[in-house]
Amino acid sequence: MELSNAEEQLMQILWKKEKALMKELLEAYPDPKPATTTVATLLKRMQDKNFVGYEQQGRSREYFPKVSKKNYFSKQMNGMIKSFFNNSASQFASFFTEESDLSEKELIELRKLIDEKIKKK
Amino acid sequence: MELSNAEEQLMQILWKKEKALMKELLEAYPDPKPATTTVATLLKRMQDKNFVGYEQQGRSREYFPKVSKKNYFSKQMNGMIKSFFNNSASQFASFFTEESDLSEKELIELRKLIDEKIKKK
DNA sequence: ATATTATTTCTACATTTGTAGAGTAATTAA
DNA sequence: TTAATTACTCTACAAATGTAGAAATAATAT
Repeated sequence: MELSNAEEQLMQILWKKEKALMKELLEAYPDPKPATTTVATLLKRMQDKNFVGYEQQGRSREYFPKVSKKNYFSKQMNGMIKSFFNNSASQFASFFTEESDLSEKELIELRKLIDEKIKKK
Repeated sequence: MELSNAEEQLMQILWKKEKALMKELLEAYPDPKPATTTVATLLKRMQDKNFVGYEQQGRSREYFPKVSKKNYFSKQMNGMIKSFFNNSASQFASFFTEESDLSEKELIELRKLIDEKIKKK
């Protein structure tokens, strides 16, 4: 089961805060903020999809992500690499290197990382 | 306006074939193939969204993509980099380098590309 | 000429998504 | 203790999505 757009947006907030009460979630939304019930609905659906959990804190709940951002992101990326690059990560990497306009500094930084990676092998 | 999943799948077929008649689109689907009318509906919606065009060929139409795969993919990537990496392409690149398990050979290949990119600057 | 086949349009319908009001329960402020 | 506030559940509803039947049309095979 996947997250919808609105759900993913809320998830981003949750990932950033790590855990949060309804009140805090609402505050974190950019204007125009959604109605409380809208967020409540999203939270419930996300719980059904098993992306969110909570811990009762007195009268209200402290919500938290049950799926890490990193993990979620990786799955997304794999999906895209699969459909757009025939499942070839290196083909994707080439494309990205060509198309993204990284600055010289960033490129050098990146090369360093790759060098280290290579050394480890 | 975005493409839905089913639409995107069809788009992938169209990108691969560059242009195609209904018959060919259907053939290109993996089993279980959808009904002809299902594809027709998707095509119509995609035309409304301006992602697909066609040229009348006798009794039927030759459909073609009006948005390049490359362009579409870039937009997707930018969206993800924006929401997951605070709009920093280089941060994304680092993450990707770490997490993807490229082989040594692929890494070396990639480094070469980056070197060339740097040289150009 | 007629039955068959392919393509398209129209219509339909269940599910998912985005959004939120009404109502309820619990808590706090006056 | 009563009114206001907060968090939550239930219900609702429009729009988007996934899927496809029925009907119209045109081309083709017999």
